[in-house]
Amino acid sequence: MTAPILRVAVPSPLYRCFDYLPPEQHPPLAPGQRVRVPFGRRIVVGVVLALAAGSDVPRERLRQAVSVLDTAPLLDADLLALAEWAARYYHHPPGEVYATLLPAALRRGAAARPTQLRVWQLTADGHAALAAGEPRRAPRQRALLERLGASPHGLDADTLRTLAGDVVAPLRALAARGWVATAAPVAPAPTPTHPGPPLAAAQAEAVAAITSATGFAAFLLEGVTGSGKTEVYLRAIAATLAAGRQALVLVPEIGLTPQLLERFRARLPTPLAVLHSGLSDGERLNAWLAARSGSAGVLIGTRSAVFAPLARPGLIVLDEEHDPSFKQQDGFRYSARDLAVVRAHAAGIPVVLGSATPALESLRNVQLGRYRHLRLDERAAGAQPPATEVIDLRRQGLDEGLSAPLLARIGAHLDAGGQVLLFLNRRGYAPALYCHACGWLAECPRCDARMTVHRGRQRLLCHHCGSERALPRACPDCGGAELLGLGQGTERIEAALARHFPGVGVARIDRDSTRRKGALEGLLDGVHDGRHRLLIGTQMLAKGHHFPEVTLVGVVDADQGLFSADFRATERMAQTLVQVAGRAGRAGRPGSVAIQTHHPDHPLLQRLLHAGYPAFAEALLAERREAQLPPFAHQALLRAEAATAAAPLAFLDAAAALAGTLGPAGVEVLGPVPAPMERRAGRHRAQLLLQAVERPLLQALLARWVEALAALPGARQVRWSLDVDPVDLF
DNA sequence: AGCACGCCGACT
DNA sequence: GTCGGCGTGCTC
Repeated sequence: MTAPILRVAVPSPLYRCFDYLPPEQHPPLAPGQRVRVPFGRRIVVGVVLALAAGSDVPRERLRQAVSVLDTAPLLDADLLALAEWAARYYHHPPGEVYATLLPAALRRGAAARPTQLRVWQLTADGHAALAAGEPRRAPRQRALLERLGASPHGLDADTLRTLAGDVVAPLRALAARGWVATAAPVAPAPTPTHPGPPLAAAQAEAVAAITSATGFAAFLLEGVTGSGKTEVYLRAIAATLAAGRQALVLVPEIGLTPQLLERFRARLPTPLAVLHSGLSDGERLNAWLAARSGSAGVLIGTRSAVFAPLARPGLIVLDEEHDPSFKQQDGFRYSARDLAVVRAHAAGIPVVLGSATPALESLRNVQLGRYRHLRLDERAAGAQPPATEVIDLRRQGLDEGLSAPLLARIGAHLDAGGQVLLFLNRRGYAPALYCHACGWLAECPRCDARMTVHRGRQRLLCHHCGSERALPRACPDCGGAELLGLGQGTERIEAALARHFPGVGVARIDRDSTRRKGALEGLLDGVHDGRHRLLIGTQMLAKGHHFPEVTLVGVVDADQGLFSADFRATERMAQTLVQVAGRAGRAGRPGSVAIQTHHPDHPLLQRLLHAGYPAFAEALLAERREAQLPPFAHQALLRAEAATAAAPLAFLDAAAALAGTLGPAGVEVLGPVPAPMERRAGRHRAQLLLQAVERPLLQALLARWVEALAALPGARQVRWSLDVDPVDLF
């Protein structure tokens, strides 16, 4: 009998697998084990997908695997099947799909064993030295001593590096004097679990529905902010744990806050494994292995955690299911929300998608009977829904974008002892700079975009490519000295608020003000202890954080999104408005919401404000049905970019022609067209949209299309990528 | 994607 | 005479 052939997923952008002979003296191999294999002139780490009796490649041309990295499969049959499904559905090279399943350490070939994490701590001598003000002549060592003195549990080298730059030499010096040493990190203390508040009727019903599901069931849990979705998750997870199973919890990146983890830790009698982008490779590996071994009963993570292994899967929860961050926006463009449902289906377990503002796709799945709709209509603990007021900006004098009525409301709420939160989804001081004398506009040299004024840093920044330059003092065209910022960003509103309400602490919360490690925590502390009573911020403010003392939420500009070319813009606007409004009045105090707009009569805005999100979503769904847009049609977007404007269009023209020859009736080919922002970061971009009412028709075309795309003339002159179910057409 | 091979321009 | 530019082809 001849030795079986290994079918291996190799990390490469090629749309196929590669066959290998097993190593000499091989122990029996199984799918899911990693092997080192020669690939071209390199040795790479691949995953065995199958054992085959034969190969299309003649046996003498097969190369032999160098070694086997795992004694048992690292990926179980369920995960292998999920990856295979994803590679086929998203038409992505299998090697890259399998690579995204593995933490970086395992991708590099490390052993599947927990890494011993180390943290640096002060020794007793170190504390003495710190108190004595030593060392006097080594400021970097002194700074490290102070840092570590303030962190009783110690800090790992990664964290120290982000706080203090290159720390290797000073740490070594301190260690040599016996002032610092490494130790095992202290695990978060197991908090006593307590039962949680009593459930409202709707919550109890939802919990009962989820926990009584046998086998696969998909639930859309819809409930406004404050209606207690998290409590439903916690009960369902507790029941899962009690049944000896694990739960996988997926949250948007911005929603994975220390407060959320604290709440889960306090309520669930199991170790919690956490996966997110801020972890070191070692921490990531350990969390992954804890989920795989089953030692952690709950794994909570962001998008990529949908691929994490589970020893005993029992439940998947995906919070804020409408959040676009569940769709990966580069490389392997999967939707964690859709894959969560696929995974739950294959595993025969329930999945709960939660949101105050469900995606139209999910509501459509409810209509089709695929998801069961669970509604939490009441706010918990008798909290009142906020009173909403629209401020008509037409014919109003505006001071830095703030109307007199809004300023009056802010003043009244501050006088009454409340806190006020203002939302503006634009960071920086002003989104454009122009010359009063000649009309010159500051444009990004690498993008088709205006540069944003950042007054604090005295720089112009491009928010699309990151390029920056000094803020000019005079117009580069005419020399005019009067350069004016056009429009408002959070920085500008912050300044205006400080001017109008002197003595009231203003906190600005956006990516700029929270870049430094610990800065966000500092600002939030200031909000909670009342030092800051006025908050101005972007999207960051709208999610995850609770501000119990906020009584007024102001939306500075509701008009972005009302007239966008993107058919999803109105859906997003509504979701953001509802989310922001939900920050008001959480702690038994009545909340108010004030929305500034130039279009108070816009029918969609009216519908959202008067009939609420469910009715609004119903109207949008009807529009989408009429226009044959998603979720009533299915799309795939082929993007291409290159240094020249012609190359992407030429490639996409060829791709469109190819689709025409392959395409069955029923798949529309739209384009190619230049991207709305044609040039970005110095690259010219264009795109081609395929759309079909019948998903299988689109899928069948994509399968044959993708295979031939790489061989198209011009394919090597561009960078191209395919996006199945794109959420961003731009 | 890597990585090599291969065939044409400005330099020790 | 070579170092090196990036076009083209291949990876079991």
